[in-house]
Amino acid sequence: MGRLLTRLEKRILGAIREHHTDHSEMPTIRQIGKTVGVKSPGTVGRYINALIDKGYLERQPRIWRGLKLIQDEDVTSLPLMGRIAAGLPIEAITGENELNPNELLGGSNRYALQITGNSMVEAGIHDKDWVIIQIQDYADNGQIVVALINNTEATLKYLYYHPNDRIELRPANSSLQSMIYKADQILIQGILAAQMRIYL
Amino acid sequence: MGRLLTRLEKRILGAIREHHTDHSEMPTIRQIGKTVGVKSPGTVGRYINALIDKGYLERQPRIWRGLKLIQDEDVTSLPLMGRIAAGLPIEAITGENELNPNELLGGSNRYALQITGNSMVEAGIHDKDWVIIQIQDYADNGQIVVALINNTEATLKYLYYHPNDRIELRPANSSLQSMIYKADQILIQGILAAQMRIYL
DNA sequence: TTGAAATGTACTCCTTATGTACTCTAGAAT
DNA sequence: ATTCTAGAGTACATAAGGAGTACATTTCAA
Repeated sequence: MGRLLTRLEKRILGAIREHHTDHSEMPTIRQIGKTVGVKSPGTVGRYINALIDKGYLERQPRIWRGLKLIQDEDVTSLPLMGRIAAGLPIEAITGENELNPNELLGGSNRYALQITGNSMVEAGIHDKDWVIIQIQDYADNGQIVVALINNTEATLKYLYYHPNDRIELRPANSSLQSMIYKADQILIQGILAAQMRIYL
Repeated sequence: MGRLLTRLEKRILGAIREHHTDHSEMPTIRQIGKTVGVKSPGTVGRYINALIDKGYLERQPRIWRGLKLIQDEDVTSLPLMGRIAAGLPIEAITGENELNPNELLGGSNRYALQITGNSMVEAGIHDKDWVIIQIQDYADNGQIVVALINNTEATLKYLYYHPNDRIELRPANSSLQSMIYKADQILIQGILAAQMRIYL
């Protein structure tokens, strides 16, 4: 599984999957050929065999529409279904149809932290949430940063620049207050790149 | 790895990476040559060999577009630094020291949805957030579910069971109201497994 | 039940694109 | 002087994409 596919193999596998989801039945060899633009059923058959060899399909011999899709256990990407809203049907997302958490969350200069406390709850960052921090020593006004205060305490807060080298670290919790520091008390360690919460 | 590269080697490696991210397939030798301005496929091949020797690439012999990029960093997991709190130092997490988004987010019966609207904002699920849904047709009282209403509308809400086959779909937004349905109007499509938000 | 159409599958033949090894040249650096 | 880097060009085996034909079976409607 996971072996390299040629262009046509990819297109044929895609056509099979699409036909399956659209019509809830497998396509015939000649239907596949038509959608990918290959006239010869023998040629399509050859590619089917290749896909079977590579572990993406199974065959039920001699049964019409007898192909079987093998579940792709590639956990690195999730099927992308669409958008969901309050009281509205799911809207299909045009274009991409896969979401790869690694591409979104990963990166070279990043690390993960777990949040404790509720100081950023009004920004949707709750106790026990995970945040992905991008390491950098500067930030724009209003960004959420990991700031080291007086070289001792680290905290996740909104950062605002004020006149006279003052820096405000503002929580997102109306029961807590902003703290104002002199610029040389604050060291920016990174900025918030992503947040995630696990329910299950 | 990390050995010195000549200028052309860098440009070729860059061209390969760019082509891969842009087209989600590897380039051919001659395509690489074209983008970096080298006409001879043999020359490009020589540089490919150098990059393979230096550990930046792998080859699948004779396969078209068969180059493989070697990741010098494992994107699949993030370093895990510790816990961060309001006004407290980062606390080291004992035991684990890596976070793998795939293990947490992925799974066989899951898919991703993007949220539009603010009906779940008080549960920390904001407009444009991504949610990972685990496909199942049942849920416990109080879980957040994707529910299909009257076979037409899909929505993400808290689910509560009430007497007499009544089901409540409760938003997490105090300016919106719960809706009560008969059990046969509601089809549970999945339950919330995770949530993520991308800032950068 | 039966017969025509549709289908899976194996086979041959073909063209083009591609990877890869080889040789040759030339300027720059050591 | 020698090596390194940057390039051109050629040659060739083969991978990839494709057409077409043939035929036993499977479907399905009459």
